[in-house]
Amino acid sequence: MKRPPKVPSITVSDVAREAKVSKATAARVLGGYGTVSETVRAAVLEAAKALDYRPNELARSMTTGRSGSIGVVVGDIENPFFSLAVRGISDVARLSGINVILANSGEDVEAEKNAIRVLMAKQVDGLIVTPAQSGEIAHLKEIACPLALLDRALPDLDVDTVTVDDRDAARRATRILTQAGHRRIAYVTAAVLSGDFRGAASRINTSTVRERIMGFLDACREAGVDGAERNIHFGSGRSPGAHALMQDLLRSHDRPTAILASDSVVALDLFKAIRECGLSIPRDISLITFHDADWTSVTTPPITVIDQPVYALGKSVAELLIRRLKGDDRPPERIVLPTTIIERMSVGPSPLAGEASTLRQER
Amino acid sequence: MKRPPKVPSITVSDVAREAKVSKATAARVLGGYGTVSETVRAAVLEAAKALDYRPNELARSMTTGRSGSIGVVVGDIENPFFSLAVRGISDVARLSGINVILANSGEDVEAEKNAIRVLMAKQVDGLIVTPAQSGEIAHLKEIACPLALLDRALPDLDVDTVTVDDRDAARRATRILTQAGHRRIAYVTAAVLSGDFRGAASRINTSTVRERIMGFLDACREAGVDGAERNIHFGSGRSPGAHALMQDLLRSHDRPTAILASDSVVALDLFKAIRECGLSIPRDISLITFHDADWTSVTTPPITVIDQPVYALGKSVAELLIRRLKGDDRPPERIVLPTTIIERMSVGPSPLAGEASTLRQER
DNA sequence: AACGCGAATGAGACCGGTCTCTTGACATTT
DNA sequence: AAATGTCAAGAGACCGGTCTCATTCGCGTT
Repeated sequence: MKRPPKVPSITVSDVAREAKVSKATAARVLGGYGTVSETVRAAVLEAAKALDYRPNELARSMTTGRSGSIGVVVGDIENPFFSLAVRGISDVARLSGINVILANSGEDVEAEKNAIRVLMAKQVDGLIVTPAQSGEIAHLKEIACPLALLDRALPDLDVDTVTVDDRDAARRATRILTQAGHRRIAYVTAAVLSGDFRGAASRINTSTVRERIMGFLDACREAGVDGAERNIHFGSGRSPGAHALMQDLLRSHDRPTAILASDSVVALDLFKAIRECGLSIPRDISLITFHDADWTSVTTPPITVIDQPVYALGKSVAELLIRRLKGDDRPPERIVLPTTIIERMSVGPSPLAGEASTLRQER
Repeated sequence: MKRPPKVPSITVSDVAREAKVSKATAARVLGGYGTVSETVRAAVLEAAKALDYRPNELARSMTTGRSGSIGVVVGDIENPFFSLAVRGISDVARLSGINVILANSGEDVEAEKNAIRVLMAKQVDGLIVTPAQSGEIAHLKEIACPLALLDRALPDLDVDTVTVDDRDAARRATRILTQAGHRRIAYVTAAVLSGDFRGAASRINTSTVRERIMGFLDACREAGVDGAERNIHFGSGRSPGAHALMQDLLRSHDRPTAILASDSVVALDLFKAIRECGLSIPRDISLITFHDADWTSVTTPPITVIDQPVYALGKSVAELLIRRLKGDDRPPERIVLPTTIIERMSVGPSPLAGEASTLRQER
C-alpha cells in the first residue's frame, strides 16, 4: 500500500476559525443539532461555503455509533432475481437516507461469513442476508446489529424475515403438471446438496430449496406419482458441467415429460438444452419455472411461470429492517408474500398420457 | 431517530488490559503493524479471542484516511447490463479486499450528484461512475478522490475510462441492415433528449448515446439513406407511455422496416410491441439490439445482437481504479473494448426491397 | 435590586483506532 | 568495559466529528 498523501481536508475547526466561533458552535451548525442564534448560523454557513467544507461521515459515525448504511449480502447480483430485489431494497433505503453496501456471497458460506464480518467491522447499522445454508448459521446468530432475512427463512433464527410461499407455489405448479397427465416430472435446481438426498427433505440446507421440494413432493404424492424423489436434480447452476448434465437428463430413455425449474437462470439453460436435444415444448416436454423473468414471455412458446413479487420482497425486508433501526422492538415478523402462477403456453398434456396409468399399475 | 443503545463494544484498550500490555502494543498485534515479540503477540491474540474482539473499521479508517471501499454509481442496477458490470466490479474489488458501496442514479443527474456527495462523505477511496449527462459534469470535476468512468466517456474529464467502441458497433450493425436493403431504419433509445434533436448529434448529453447515433448516421449516409435523423426515437425507457409510442411507430404508414435498439430492455419492449402489432421478425421488420442479453438467443427468431463485453467492462474499470488507489500515477487511460456482432435470425431483406431504390431516386 | 431561568456559546473529553516518540533491555562492536 | 545499535514496549497525541458541562448573557419576576 502507500502512505496516505495527506489530503488536508477542511474540518469543523477550520470553519470555526474562519467564522470566529468555537469549534463546538460550528459543529452545532454543521451537524444540525443544539441551539444557535441566527446570526452565528449564517456566519458559520458562509464560512463553510467559502472553505468548501465537506463533512466527514466517518468521524460522525464514530461518535454517534450509527453509520447510516446497511449491508446486503445476496447470492448473486447477476441473477435478475437478486438484482430486482436489491433495487427494491435500495429504493427504500434511499428514502430513509440510508446507503447500501453490497456483497456477493456466490452462495458460498465462507464468503458469506467473510462478507458479514467485513460489513460488521464497517459498523453497518443493519444487515439483510440471503443465507446460503440453513445448516450453518452460527455466524448469523453472532450478528450484533439488526438482521433481516431475504427470501430464505431460518427456523432457528428468530428475526424479521420476508419470503414467498415457496411450498405452496411449488405444489400448485406441480399440480398443473400432474393434472396435465404428467407422471415423470423433474425438479431442477441450481442448489447443491451436501451429502445424499434420501428423501430426507429436512436435511436440505436452504429453506427456499427445501420448501419448494416439499411442495413438489406434496403434489406428486397427491397425484400418486411414485419415486418423485429420484427426479430431483441438484447442482444445475453456473458450473461448467451443468449444461451437459441437463442434456444427459433430456436424452435418457426415461426422460421427464415435464420439468419444474427453481429459477429463471436454470430455466433458460434448460430451455436451450431442450431445443438442442431437438425436443419441443410443450409437445415433448412441459416446463414451468420460478420467477417471471423478462424473457419467459417472449419465447416460443412463452413459459408458464410462478410469479414472485421480487421487488416487493426487497422493499418489505428493507422496510422491516429500517423500522427496527428506528427503534421498533416488536417481536420479529415473518412475512410470507403470495405468488401467482402465470399460465402461458409451455404446459401440454403428457406425451405418455396413455402409458402413464399402466406404468403406475405396474409397480 | 434514537439514542444509540450504547452497545459497549470491545476495544483495543480492553484487549490490552486483559492481556496486561499497553494499548499501543495490543494495537500493534491487532492492527498487524510494527514489531511485537511472539510471546506478547500470542497473549494479545488470546485475550482478543477471549473477549471476542472485533475491530472497528471506521475508527481505523479515520486515522489512516483510507476506508477500503469504493463507490459505484450506475444508472439502474435492475438493467442486466449494469448488474453484470457491477458483478465484474465487485469480483475484482473483493480480490483486493475492497468493498463496494452501490448507488442508483436512475439516470438522473440530481440523484447522481447526491449519491456522489454521500459517497464522498463516507470517505470512499475511489469512485466508479456512469455519468447520466455529459453536459453536467461540474460535480464530477470536484471529486477529490480517484474517479473512473464506466461505459460513458467524457471528453472534458481526463480520467480513467472504459467504454466500448459504440460508434463503430452501431455503424457495423446498421450496415448489416442497409446491406439487407433496408432504407427505413429506426434507432430507438431509452435516453431522453433535452431540447430538440436537429441533426446536432454533438448536443446529445450521453456519450454512449451520441456515439451510437453517430455510427448509425454514418452507416445511413454511406448507404445513401436520407432523413435518417428523423428516425431516431428517444425516451423509450421504462416510462409509462413508452410502449404505446412504440406501437404508434410500428403502426404508422411509413413504419421502419428495420430497427436498431440501444439496449436489451428497449429491445425486449420492442419485440413485444412488434408481436402485438401482428408483425413478424424478420419478414416485416428486422431487429438488432445492443447487449447480448440472455433472452435474445431464445426468442423465435433469435435476435442479432451487438455483443458488448459487459463483465470485462466492469472488471477493467475496477482494475484501473484500484491500480490508481495503490498509487499508480500514470496519465489517465481510456480503454475502448471491442464489440462483436452475433448474427442470429432477426435480420431479413427489406420487404420494400423493390420500392427502395425507387424511393431513393425520387428524392 | 436581587433572583431565577433559558438560550447561546465555549472548553474539552470522548469515540476507537493509528502512529510518533521515547525509554529500557539486551546484543554487538571495538 | 564502554559505546553503539536494535528491538520490544509504553505514553500519549491525533483523526474529525459529537456531546456534556460550565459559563455568560439578557430578560421577566417579585
